Amino acid sequence: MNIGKAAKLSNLTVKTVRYYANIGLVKPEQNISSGYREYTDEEVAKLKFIGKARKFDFSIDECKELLSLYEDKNRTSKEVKKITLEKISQIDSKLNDLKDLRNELSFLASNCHGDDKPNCPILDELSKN
Amino acid sequence: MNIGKAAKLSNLTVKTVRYYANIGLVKPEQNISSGYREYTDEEVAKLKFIGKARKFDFSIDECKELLSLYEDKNRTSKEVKKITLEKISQIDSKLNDLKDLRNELSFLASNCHGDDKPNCPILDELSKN
DNA sequence: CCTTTACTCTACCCTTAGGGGAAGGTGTAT
DNA sequence: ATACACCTTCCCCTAAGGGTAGAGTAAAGG
Repeated sequence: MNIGKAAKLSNLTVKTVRYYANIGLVKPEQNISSGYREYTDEEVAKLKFIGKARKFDFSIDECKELLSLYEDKNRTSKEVKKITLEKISQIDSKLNDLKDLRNELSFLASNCHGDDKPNCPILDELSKN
Repeated sequence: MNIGKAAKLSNLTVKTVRYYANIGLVKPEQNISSGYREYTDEEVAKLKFIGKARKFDFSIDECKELLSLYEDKNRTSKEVKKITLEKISQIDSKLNDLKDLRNELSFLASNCHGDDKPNCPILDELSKN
Protein backbone atom coordinates (compact mmCIF):
# COMPACT_ATOMS: atom_id res chain seq x y z
CA MET A 1 0.00 0.00 0.00
CA ASN A 2 1.02 3.63 -0.42
CA ILE A 3 2.11 5.92 2.35
CA GLY A 4 -1.27 7.59 2.74
CA LYS A 5 -3.02 4.37 3.60
CA ALA A 6 -0.19 3.25 5.85
CA ALA A 7 -0.44 6.55 7.67
CA LYS A 8 -4.18 6.23 8.08
CA LEU A 9 -3.96 2.67 9.35
CA SER A 10 -1.27 3.55 11.86
CA ASN A 11 -2.89 6.83 12.95
CA LEU A 12 0.18 8.81 12.04
CA THR A 13 0.59 11.69 9.60
CA VAL A 14 2.12 11.07 6.19
CA LYS A 15 4.87 13.45 7.18
CA THR A 16 5.67 11.38 10.24
CA VAL A 17 5.65 8.10 8.36
CA ARG A 18 7.95 9.56 5.73
CA TYR A 19 10.21 10.85 8.48
CA TYR A 20 10.45 7.39 10.01
CA ALA A 21 11.46 6.04 6.61
CA ASN A 22 14.08 8.77 6.21
CA ILE A 23 15.73 7.99 9.53
CA GLY A 24 15.61 4.27 8.81
CA LEU A 25 13.17 3.37 11.55
CA VAL A 26 10.86 1.58 9.12
CA LYS A 27 12.25 0.62 5.73
CA PRO A 28 9.57 0.30 3.04
CA GLU A 29 10.42 -0.82 -0.45
CA GLN A 30 10.41 1.98 -2.94
CA ASN A 31 8.83 1.45 -6.34
CA ILE A 32 11.56 2.12 -8.87
CA SER A 33 9.44 3.65 -11.60
CA SER A 34 7.17 5.83 -9.49
CA GLY A 35 9.41 6.41 -6.50
CA TYR A 36 6.45 5.72 -4.22
CA ARG A 37 7.13 3.98 -0.93
CA GLU A 38 5.31 0.67 -0.57
CA TYR A 39 4.21 -0.47 2.87
CA THR A 40 3.38 -3.99 3.93
CA ASP A 41 1.05 -4.94 6.77
CA GLU A 42 4.08 -5.81 8.81
CA GLU A 43 5.49 -2.34 8.36
CA VAL A 44 2.16 -0.85 9.34
CA ALA A 45 2.32 -2.94 12.50
CA LYS A 46 5.74 -1.45 13.22
CA LEU A 47 4.39 2.03 12.64
CA LYS A 48 1.60 1.36 15.12
CA PHE A 49 4.14 0.01 17.57
CA ILE A 50 6.22 3.15 17.24
CA GLY A 51 3.15 5.34 17.54
CA LYS A 52 2.22 3.69 20.82
CA ALA A 53 5.74 3.86 22.15
CA ARG A 54 5.89 7.56 21.27
CA LYS A 55 2.68 8.12 23.21
CA PHE A 56 4.40 6.52 26.17
CA ASP A 57 6.96 9.27 25.77
CA PHE A 58 9.76 7.08 24.45
CA SER A 59 12.18 9.01 22.26
CA ILE A 60 12.86 7.97 18.69
CA ASP A 61 16.10 6.34 19.79
CA GLU A 62 14.30 4.43 22.51
CA CYS A 63 11.66 3.41 19.98
CA LYS A 64 14.44 2.08 17.81
CA GLU A 65 15.68 -0.01 20.72
CA LEU A 66 12.23 -1.26 21.61
CA LEU A 67 11.51 -2.06 18.00
CA SER A 68 14.63 -4.14 17.66
CA LEU A 69 13.72 -6.01 20.83
CA TYR A 70 10.22 -6.46 19.44
CA GLU A 71 11.69 -8.01 16.31
CA ASP A 72 14.25 -10.12 18.17
CA LYS A 73 12.57 -13.31 19.20
CA ASN A 74 15.55 -14.14 21.42
CA ARG A 75 15.23 -10.97 23.47
CA THR A 76 14.83 -11.14 27.20
CA SER A 77 12.00 -9.36 29.00
CA LYS A 78 14.72 -8.05 31.32
CA GLU A 79 16.00 -5.76 28.57
CA VAL A 80 12.58 -4.35 27.86
CA LYS A 81 11.82 -3.82 31.51
CA LYS A 82 15.10 -2.00 32.00
CA ILE A 83 14.26 0.57 29.34
CA THR A 84 10.82 1.01 30.81
CA LEU A 85 12.10 1.50 34.34
CA GLU A 86 14.60 4.07 33.10
CA LYS A 87 11.78 5.93 31.41
CA ILE A 88 9.75 5.84 34.60
CA SER A 89 12.66 7.24 36.52
CA GLN A 90 13.07 10.06 33.99
CA ILE A 91 9.40 10.83 34.42
CA ASP A 92 9.71 10.81 38.20
CA SER A 93 12.54 13.26 38.04
CA LYS A 94 10.59 15.55 35.76
CA LEU A 95 7.58 15.23 38.05
CA ASN A 96 9.61 16.33 41.03
CA ASP A 97 11.02 19.32 39.19
CA LEU A 98 7.58 20.38 38.05
CA LYS A 99 6.09 19.98 41.50
CA ASP A 100 8.79 22.16 43.02
CA LEU A 101 8.29 24.73 40.32
CA ARG A 102 4.56 24.70 40.84
CA ASN A 103 4.95 25.25 44.55
CA GLU A 104 7.24 28.20 44.08
CA LEU A 105 5.08 29.82 41.46
CA SER A 106 1.92 29.27 43.41
CA PHE A 107 3.54 30.75 46.49
CA LEU A 108 4.46 33.82 44.50
CA ALA A 109 1.00 34.10 42.98
CA SER A 110 -0.71 33.75 46.33
CA ASN A 111 1.29 36.71 47.62
CA CYS A 112 0.29 38.90 44.70
CA HIS A 113 -2.87 40.94 45.16
CA GLY A 114 -3.63 40.88 41.46
CA ASP A 115 -5.18 44.31 41.54
CA ASP A 116 -4.71 47.55 39.59
CA LYS A 117 -1.74 48.74 41.57
CA PRO A 118 1.81 48.34 40.24
CA ASN A 119 3.26 46.81 43.38
CA CYS A 120 3.92 43.13 42.70
CA PRO A 121 5.77 40.52 44.79
CA ILE A 122 6.22 38.33 41.71
CA LEU A 123 8.27 40.98 39.96
CA ASP A 124 10.01 41.70 43.23
CA GLU A 125 11.13 38.11 43.43
CA LEU A 126 12.32 38.09 39.84
CA SER A 127 14.32 41.26 40.31
CA LYS A 128 15.62 40.36 43.75
CA ASN A 129 19.37 40.43 43.91
CA MET B 1 31.47 46.42 30.95
CA ASN B 2 32.08 43.77 28.29
CA ILE B 3 29.91 40.77 27.69
CA GLY B 4 32.08 38.36 29.68
CA LYS B 5 31.69 40.32 32.87
CA ALA B 6 27.99 40.86 32.29
CA ALA B 7 27.59 37.12 31.80
CA LYS B 8 29.48 36.34 34.97
CA LEU B 9 27.50 38.84 37.02
CA SER B 10 24.20 37.51 35.73
CA ASN B 11 25.18 33.85 35.98
CA LEU B 12 24.50 33.28 32.30
CA THR B 13 26.81 32.08 29.55
CA VAL B 14 28.30 34.54 27.10
CA LYS B 15 26.46 32.68 24.39
CA THR B 16 23.15 33.20 26.13
CA VAL B 17 23.76 36.89 26.77
CA ARG B 18 24.70 37.39 23.14
CA TYR B 19 21.60 35.52 22.11
CA TYR B 20 19.43 37.82 24.21
CA ALA B 21 21.04 40.80 22.49
CA ASN B 22 20.43 39.25 19.08
CA ILE B 23 16.72 38.75 19.70
CA GLY B 24 16.41 42.24 21.17
CA LEU B 25 15.61 41.16 24.70
CA VAL B 26 18.40 43.28 26.17
CA LYS B 27 19.87 46.02 23.99
CA PRO B 28 23.44 46.92 24.93
CA GLU B 29 25.28 49.73 23.19
CA GLN B 30 27.89 48.51 20.78
CA ASN B 31 31.29 50.21 20.65
CA ILE B 32 31.71 51.43 17.09
CA SER B 33 35.44 50.93 16.77
CA SER B 34 35.80 47.56 18.48
CA GLY B 35 32.32 46.17 17.88
CA TYR B 36 32.22 45.03 21.51
CA ARG B 37 28.85 45.13 23.26
CA GLU B 38 28.85 47.35 26.35
CA TYR B 39 26.64 46.44 29.27
CA THR B 40 25.44 48.75 32.02
CA ASP B 41 24.47 47.68 35.53
CA GLU B 42 20.87 48.16 34.57
CA GLU B 43 21.23 45.74 31.70
CA VAL B 44 22.89 43.23 33.98
CA ALA B 45 19.87 43.57 36.28
CA LYS B 46 17.63 42.74 33.34
CA LEU B 47 19.76 39.74 32.50
CA LYS B 48 19.43 38.51 36.07
CA PHE B 49 15.70 39.09 35.89
CA ILE B 50 15.46 37.03 32.71
CA GLY B 51 17.65 34.32 34.16
CA LYS B 52 15.35 33.97 37.15
CA ALA B 53 12.22 34.01 35.02
CA ARG B 54 13.73 31.30 32.80
CA LYS B 55 14.36 29.18 35.88
CA PHE B 56 10.69 29.54 36.67
CA ASP B 57 10.11 28.00 33.27
CA PHE B 58 8.85 31.12 31.54
CA SER B 59 9.51 31.06 27.80
CA ILE B 60 11.54 33.77 26.12
CA ASP B 61 8.32 35.40 24.92
CA GLU B 62 6.90 35.33 28.41
CA CYS B 63 10.16 36.77 29.72
CA LYS B 64 9.79 39.58 27.21
CA GLU B 65 6.31 40.29 28.57
CA LEU B 66 7.42 40.12 32.17
CA LEU B 67 10.37 42.34 31.42
CA SER B 68 8.21 45.01 29.85
CA LEU B 69 5.90 44.88 32.87
CA TYR B 70 8.97 45.12 35.09
CA GLU B 71 10.01 48.26 33.24
CA ASP B 72 6.53 49.76 33.12
CA LYS B 73 5.94 51.62 36.35
CA ASN B 74 2.24 51.96 35.45
CA ARG B 75 1.72 48.21 35.19
CA THR B 76 -0.90 46.50 37.31
CA SER B 77 -0.08 43.49 39.47
CA LYS B 78 -3.16 41.90 37.86
CA GLU B 79 -1.28 41.56 34.59
CA VAL B 80 1.69 39.90 36.19
CA LYS B 81 -0.46 37.56 38.22
CA LYS B 82 -2.38 36.54 35.11
CA ILE B 83 0.79 35.42 33.33
CA THR B 84 1.88 33.54 36.43
CA LEU B 85 -1.45 31.77 36.87
CA GLU B 86 -1.39 30.73 33.22
CA LYS B 87 2.05 29.28 33.72
CA ILE B 88 0.85 27.39 36.77
CA SER B 89 -2.03 25.99 34.81
CA GLN B 90 0.34 24.86 32.03
CA ILE B 91 2.42 23.14 34.66
CA ASP B 92 -0.64 21.49 36.18
CA SER B 93 -1.67 20.14 32.84
CA LYS B 94 1.81 18.76 32.22
CA LEU B 95 1.82 17.26 35.71
CA ASN B 96 -1.43 15.44 35.05
CA ASP B 97 -0.17 14.06 31.76
CA LEU B 98 3.04 12.87 33.35
CA LYS B 99 1.23 11.26 36.27
CA ASP B 100 -1.06 9.34 33.92
CA LEU B 101 1.92 8.28 31.87
CA ARG B 102 3.77 7.15 34.94
CA ASN B 103 0.84 5.08 36.10
CA GLU B 104 0.50 3.33 32.78
CA LEU B 105 4.19 2.62 32.45
CA SER B 106 4.51 1.44 35.99
CA PHE B 107 1.53 -0.86 35.51
CA LEU B 108 3.20 -2.34 32.45
CA ALA B 109 6.51 -2.71 34.23
CA SER B 110 4.94 -4.40 37.21
CA ASN B 111 3.41 -7.01 34.92
CA CYS B 112 6.74 -7.78 33.30
CA HIS B 113 8.79 -10.49 34.94
CA GLY B 114 12.06 -8.93 33.83
CA ASP B 115 13.72 -12.29 33.41
CA ASP B 116 15.66 -14.03 30.66
CA LYS B 117 12.62 -15.20 28.74
CA PRO B 118 11.38 -13.37 25.66
CA ASN B 119 7.78 -13.16 26.74
CA CYS B 120 7.05 -9.54 27.63
CA PRO B 121 3.73 -7.82 28.43
CA ILE B 122 5.28 -4.43 27.72
CA LEU B 123 6.00 -5.36 24.12
CA ASP B 124 2.61 -7.04 23.98
CA GLU B 125 0.94 -3.80 24.90
CA LEU B 126 2.94 -1.81 22.36
CA SER B 127 2.12 -4.24 19.60
CA LYS B 128 -1.50 -4.72 20.63
CA ASN B 129 -3.88 -3.86 17.84
C1' DC C 1 -7.59 10.17 -25.30
C1' DC C 2 -7.71 14.07 -22.24
C1' DT C 3 -8.51 16.34 -18.09
C1' DT C 4 -9.29 16.70 -13.34
C1' DT C 5 -8.40 15.33 -8.82
C1' DA C 6 -5.94 13.01 -5.46
C1' DC C 7 -1.82 11.30 -4.19
C1' DT C 8 3.18 11.14 -3.88
C1' DC C 9 8.02 12.62 -4.36
C1' DT C 10 12.25 15.63 -2.98
C1' DA C 11 13.96 19.75 -1.12
C1' DC C 12 13.99 23.63 1.63
C1' DC C 13 12.94 26.53 5.67
C1' DC C 14 10.73 26.76 10.47
C1' DT C 15 10.03 25.69 15.38
C1' DT C 16 13.07 26.35 21.23
C1' DA C 17 16.82 28.24 23.38
C1' DG C 18 20.75 28.35 22.87
C1' DG C 19 25.78 25.15 22.29
C1' DG C 20 30.01 24.34 19.64
C1' DG C 21 33.46 25.81 16.92
C1' DA C 22 35.95 28.33 13.04
C1' DA C 23 38.16 32.39 11.41
C1' DG C 24 39.49 36.66 12.48
C1' DG C 25 39.69 41.25 15.14
C1' DT C 26 40.79 43.68 19.81
C1' DG C 27 43.01 44.76 24.32
C1' DT C 28 46.46 44.41 27.44
C1' DA C 29 50.53 42.69 29.78
C1' DT C 30 55.06 41.44 29.22
C1' DA D 1 56.72 42.22 19.19
C1' DT D 2 54.38 38.66 21.03
C1' DA D 3 51.46 35.98 23.89
C1' DC D 4 47.14 35.40 25.73
C1' DA D 5 42.46 36.47 26.89
C1' DC D 6 38.54 38.26 25.15
C1' DC D 7 35.41 39.67 21.58
C1' DT D 8 33.05 39.54 16.85
C1' DT D 9 30.19 37.32 13.05
C1' DC D 10 28.91 33.17 10.69
C1' DC D 11 27.45 28.63 10.21
C1' DC D 12 25.89 24.05 11.65
C1' DC D 13 23.57 21.21 15.43
C1' DT D 14 19.92 19.70 18.65
C1' DA D 15 13.98 16.59 18.61
C1' DA D 16 10.48 15.42 16.01
C1' DG D 17 8.44 16.53 12.77
C1' DG D 18 5.13 20.79 10.24
C1' DG D 19 4.46 23.70 6.19
C1' DT D 20 5.02 24.72 1.60
C1' DA D 21 6.75 24.69 -3.33
C1' DG D 22 7.39 22.51 -7.54
C1' DA D 23 6.99 18.52 -9.98
C1' DG D 24 5.80 13.73 -11.08
C1' DT D 25 2.16 9.77 -10.87
C1' DA D 26 -2.25 7.15 -10.50
C1' DA D 27 -6.88 6.54 -11.05
C1' DA D 28 -11.47 8.08 -12.25
C1' DG D 29 -14.68 10.57 -15.26
C1' DG D 30 -16.04 12.48 -19.71
